[in-house]
Amino acid sequence: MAETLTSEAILVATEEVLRRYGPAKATVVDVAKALGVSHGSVYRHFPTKAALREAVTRRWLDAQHVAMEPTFDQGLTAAEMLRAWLQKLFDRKKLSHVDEPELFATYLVLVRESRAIPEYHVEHLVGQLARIISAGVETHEFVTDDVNATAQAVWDATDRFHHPAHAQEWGDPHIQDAFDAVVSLVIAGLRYNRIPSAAGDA
Amino acid sequence: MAETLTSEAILVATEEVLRRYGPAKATVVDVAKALGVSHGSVYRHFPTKAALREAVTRRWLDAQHVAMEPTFDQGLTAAEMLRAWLQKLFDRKKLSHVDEPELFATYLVLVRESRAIPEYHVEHLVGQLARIISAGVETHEFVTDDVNATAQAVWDATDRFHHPAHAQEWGDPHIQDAFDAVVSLVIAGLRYNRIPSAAGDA
DNA sequence: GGACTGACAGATTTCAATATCTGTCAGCCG
DNA sequence: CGGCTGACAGATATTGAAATCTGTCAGTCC
Repeated sequence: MAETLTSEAILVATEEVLRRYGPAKATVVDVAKALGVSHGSVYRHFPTKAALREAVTRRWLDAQHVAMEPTFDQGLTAAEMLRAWLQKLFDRKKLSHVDEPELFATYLVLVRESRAIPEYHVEHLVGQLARIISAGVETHEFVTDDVNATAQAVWDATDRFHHPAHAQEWGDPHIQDAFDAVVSLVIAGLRYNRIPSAAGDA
Repeated sequence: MAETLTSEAILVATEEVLRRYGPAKATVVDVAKALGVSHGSVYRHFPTKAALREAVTRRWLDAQHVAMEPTFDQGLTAAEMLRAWLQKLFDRKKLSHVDEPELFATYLVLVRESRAIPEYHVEHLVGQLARIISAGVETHEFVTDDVNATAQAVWDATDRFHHPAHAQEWGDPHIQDAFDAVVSLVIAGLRYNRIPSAAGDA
């Protein structure tokens, strides 16, 4: 009302609407109503509803990325850092799933229909993984001939603990044991691992 | 018509109906129609539609279990056997997903709503994994202080390549590379792995 | 008598009419 | 002019009435 309408204000309002109604019920008209403008105005800033939803999710993911940024300053081994980072990711995902279920559901919708957003998210986090693994390679704690492929493999091997499709399993009382076992196995693998052509290692 | 109605005949007819219509459309009336009996007769053999669907799925899974039975006779290392077994599982799941999409979808429905059937399936296959790993431990190729927990960890780490929720990703052209990398990492981990209390290893 | 039927009640699904939403754009208003 | 409005067309979602389905059971038929 007072100020001119900014993209940022629309994003804030959209996030609020998504939080309240969820991805299935939230409409562009709701967002416009929350802002006290006509829905036509929203379309001056975002070409489609999908673009708006993507922008909100990207904002949300960016915050996750910042929070997950690994810290190399404490005197931890690479294995400790890796385990802590994976645990933090798991804890944050679990929390987000129960704490902001509608935003989480919004991301799940995007995972199912868009390709770009999940790729953006995964690439970023696999990049963080690669940095941790790279640090471990430098100290000779880990062995690999392809850090990026290995980081991707660690990501894939821990899919069950971060992929939103598995969120319902995160309430299982034994899930932490499963997590510990997989992470231990992965860390053991990193201590001596090569990415072979399929037959090379087995 | 000619013979008395058997549970087996109902299962065969139900599988056919499920194959044709899928889990969302298939009805008990359809099954009865296919058998030329009234739907009341079907209920003399199976108490509910869910029980019928479960019985069909269990039959189907049992066939998978038999097909996946590992063979220890050829002169393969445990790592080779493990990789081959995981590859076979992956290939069979992929094939089943495109070849019998409705039965696959039926199993997916069961995964989401029932608890018992997927547990039955997973426990059986993890048992097969445990036998392969156990063979590797005996030849000192693998190291672990808890074969069953490790087998479960291998199962969990390869979730992306057998959990039906990930089936849509199996068409990705790079999925085989991802599979190879995860399996290599896991096999490397098995060469020296312990299941610690969470802090013990990291 | 025991396998089977078919009518039935309540639950679920389907379908079509209605309402709402998305995205556009000519025109308004400051 | 430049951001905004609000009416509009086509697409999507909601609704409620009708149809179908699930599960039961008294009764039929061999």
